[in-house]
Amino acid sequence: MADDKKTTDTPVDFGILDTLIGYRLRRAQMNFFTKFSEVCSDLGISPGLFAVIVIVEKNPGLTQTAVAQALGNDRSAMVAAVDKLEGMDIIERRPAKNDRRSYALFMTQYGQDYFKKLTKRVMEYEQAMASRLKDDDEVTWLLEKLQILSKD
Amino acid sequence: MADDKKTTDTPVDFGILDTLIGYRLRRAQMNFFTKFSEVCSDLGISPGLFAVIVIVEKNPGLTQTAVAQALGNDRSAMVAAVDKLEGMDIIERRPAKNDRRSYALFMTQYGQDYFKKLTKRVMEYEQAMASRLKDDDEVTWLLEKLQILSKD
DNA sequence: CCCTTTTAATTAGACAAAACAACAGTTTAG
DNA sequence: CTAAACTGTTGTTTTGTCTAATTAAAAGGG
Repeated sequence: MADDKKTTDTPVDFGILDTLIGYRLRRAQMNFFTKFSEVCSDLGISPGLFAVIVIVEKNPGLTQTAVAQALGNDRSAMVAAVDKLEGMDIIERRPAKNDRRSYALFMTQYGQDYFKKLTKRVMEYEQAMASRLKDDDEVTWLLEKLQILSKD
Repeated sequence: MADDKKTTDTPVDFGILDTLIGYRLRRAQMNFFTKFSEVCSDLGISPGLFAVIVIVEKNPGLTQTAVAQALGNDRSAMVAAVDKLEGMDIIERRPAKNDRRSYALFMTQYGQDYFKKLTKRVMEYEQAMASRLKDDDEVTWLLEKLQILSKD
């Protein structure tokens, strides 16, 4: 009887929690965050920074607030992010040509290689998680539903 | 004049980001968090606190670390949470009968009513989000997939 | 029964992420 | 030209998470 203490000692009733999309979303995202950190900790990249890199790589010359708007976070938060990425020589700020207030963001040459290596890691980890679902149809279905739930 | 260029000025290519479960999960969860805050801001309850309340209500007499373990967060984080909920007279600490180190958590009478009102709000908001999906089958499917992705 | 090891709750600390207001320089609109 | 709006920035605050250390108490072995 004193055999099972902590391992099987979880007859906890989650009640309404297991039927709430918000809660299940939170748990899943927590898991993804920790796994992402494990995969990319040595590269010093967080999920948020990775998103910035992808946007800049796909949309060269974008301004800081444009990136912030695309990613749905405050423009003040972009300062530290771009500072760090510029310090890592991944992206660079160039003065915008027709607006002296803003910078245009571009990938450096080193950033291109870095992006390739980073993407490779992220895709491997993404595949590992996606393989938990039955097939690609389920993955695209899930992505579609998540997008619907992301809208304001 | 409400939307001049910001709305139309978003031909941003999200590239690989839109195919990543982790990113879509993050965006969806961000949306749920802000909506939850809007709904429950006046009640002073965050998603994390709500989860604690549900667990305690469904499992009276549970210890703090048991709740923490169930919700997947650290024991030390429970102190402030229980302090706040006890200060709001929602739950209360009672000395555990066979272990003088730990407390057993219970709902107060006021907490019961509070829980009902809170659950009503959360369920309304949950229904509003769930109604974006086709039917209940899609909701349960989504919940199932999210649970799979939450496992370690 | 003593002694060592665990465990529960707590505190304090560092830490990152996010929200928000304010501000200077700049652009734009009336 | 003047007022309003915008960009990047700084500072502040909040929030959440993690770590280590502390105190009290339980558990187990000899």
